Amino acid sequence: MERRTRVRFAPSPTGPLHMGGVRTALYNYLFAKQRGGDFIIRIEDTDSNRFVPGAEAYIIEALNWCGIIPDEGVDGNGKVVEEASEKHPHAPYRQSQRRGIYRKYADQLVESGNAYYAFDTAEELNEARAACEAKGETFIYNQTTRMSLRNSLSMPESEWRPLLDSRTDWTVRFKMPENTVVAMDDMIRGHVEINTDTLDDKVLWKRADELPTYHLANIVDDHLMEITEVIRGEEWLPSLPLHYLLYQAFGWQDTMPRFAHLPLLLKPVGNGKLSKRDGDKMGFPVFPLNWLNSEGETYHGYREDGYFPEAFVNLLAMLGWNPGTEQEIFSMKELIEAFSIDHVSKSGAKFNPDKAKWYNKEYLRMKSDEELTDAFMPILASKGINEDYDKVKKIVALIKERATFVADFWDIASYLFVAPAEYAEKDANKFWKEENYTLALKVADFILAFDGEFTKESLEGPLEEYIRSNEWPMGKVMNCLRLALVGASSGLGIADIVTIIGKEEFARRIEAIKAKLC
RNA sequence: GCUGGGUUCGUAUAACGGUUAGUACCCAAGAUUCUCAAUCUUGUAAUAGGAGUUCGAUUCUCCUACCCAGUACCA
Repeated sequence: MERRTRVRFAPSPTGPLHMGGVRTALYNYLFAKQRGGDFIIRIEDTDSNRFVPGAEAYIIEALNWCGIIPDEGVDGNGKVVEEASEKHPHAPYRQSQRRGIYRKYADQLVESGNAYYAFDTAEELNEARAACEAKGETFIYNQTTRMSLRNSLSMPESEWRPLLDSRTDWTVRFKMPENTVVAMDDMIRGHVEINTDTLDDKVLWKRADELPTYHLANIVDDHLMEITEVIRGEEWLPSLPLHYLLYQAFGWQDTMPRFAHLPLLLKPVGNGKLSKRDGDKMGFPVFPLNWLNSEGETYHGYREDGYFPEAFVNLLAMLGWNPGTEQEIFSMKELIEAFSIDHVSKSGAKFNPDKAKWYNKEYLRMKSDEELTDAFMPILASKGINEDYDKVKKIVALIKERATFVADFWDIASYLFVAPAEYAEKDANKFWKEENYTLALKVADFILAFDGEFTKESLEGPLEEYIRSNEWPMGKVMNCLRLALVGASSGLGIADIVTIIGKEEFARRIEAIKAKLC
């Protein structure tokens, strides 16, 4: 029987979601939407010690910004659902609120002989680890050591049974079978095998906080929530055999989800996975949104750095996946159609900030002048400039191809709003020579005397004709004027600039440079 | 250390036994322009190393090297 596709993104609210996490969520989302299935959010907060306030809201807001909208687990107000309803039948979606569910599954495993109660204290285990380390060995809680430790396998029932009630620091551990080959299939990596002798008896449930660990909670919830595919980061591959074994122990192998382990996102230079420190060090964000940590440090986000969510999603999609064609620009809709696990690569992808910027530039040029103007107006206002909307729109149309971010507009075109505060020395030395500027000033007079309509179309032709007919050097003359208008030898065509700033401002700037340089 | 995963230009990747090993970003050169940017054209640059299997290996197998992950009562 064909099951409805249901995938989940299950972050732990221990801090801001970084871009690798967003990518995992994105791939899950694309996979689900392509099959008309459900994308579910589940909050894995089983470690009360690592809980970070605000992290959960951050994660949901980040996904929302990216257009990754969950079908289940989060409601329309961006809140994690706590009460079951038709749309959210598996509520609550926060594992800390599902506490009561897991205990019986842990007990079930003990009863079926797949798990046992362990009474070793943290100190005892630390000592055992230290003792092994001193001998150059690694302590491992498994078949070779478990009988010499304190648990319901090594002690008679009469002894351990009372401890269940009298102590509150025991755990339930998985009883890893001996010398068994676990054969697994991964949608990305193919067939993988491992011998259970290399694995340990993982803690599944902790009496101390009456909460499961990741492994138990994950398997139980994926089963209960009828998850069909688990698409997660590569760091989970080593625990896949345990998860397989848990499905077997519960007798759920018929509905066990398929697994796909995604390659990691690596730092741009050097080795290792992308970490939150890399970004600010290298001048690119690692997070989707700004994040203020408890020490008062702010980590940069793509949103605040001026990236469009579409560009961010697009670049993320291409980090570890390719469409098999040469298309590089994809809308979310196109991604949903084109995405395929078959084209996800096996190896980690080094993030390339240059390519990220290129993506933003491409998206910026696809935006309408109106949308860009709307974004630019507040920036202008912050510079103390209240310019007419239509005029700003005209300017935006002229400069949008030169920018990567909307925030670049000001740097590129501030001279269209305010006179240059200074003149670039290098350019001035190069162009503002007497033989040039005497001619340039004549051209300025020509422009001031021009009585036709002041538009680029009407002005440009006659202006160039005037210079040519006098056989003056076009480049030198124009750059002298540009220096006066822009403050440097870069920027738009003279006719464009003059048209935008108008005749009066043009006159003022000519006077200003005359006073300064003549 | 052990276990698992990975390895094509600097980067992201294509080529799922037969190609002059393709594309994009970056970089460089040229064209264009009144400058800059944009644009266009061109260029530099890769199958980690070694054995096999095969008529033929980037592609399959093994070994080595290197990288990554896991090795918690963290996820």
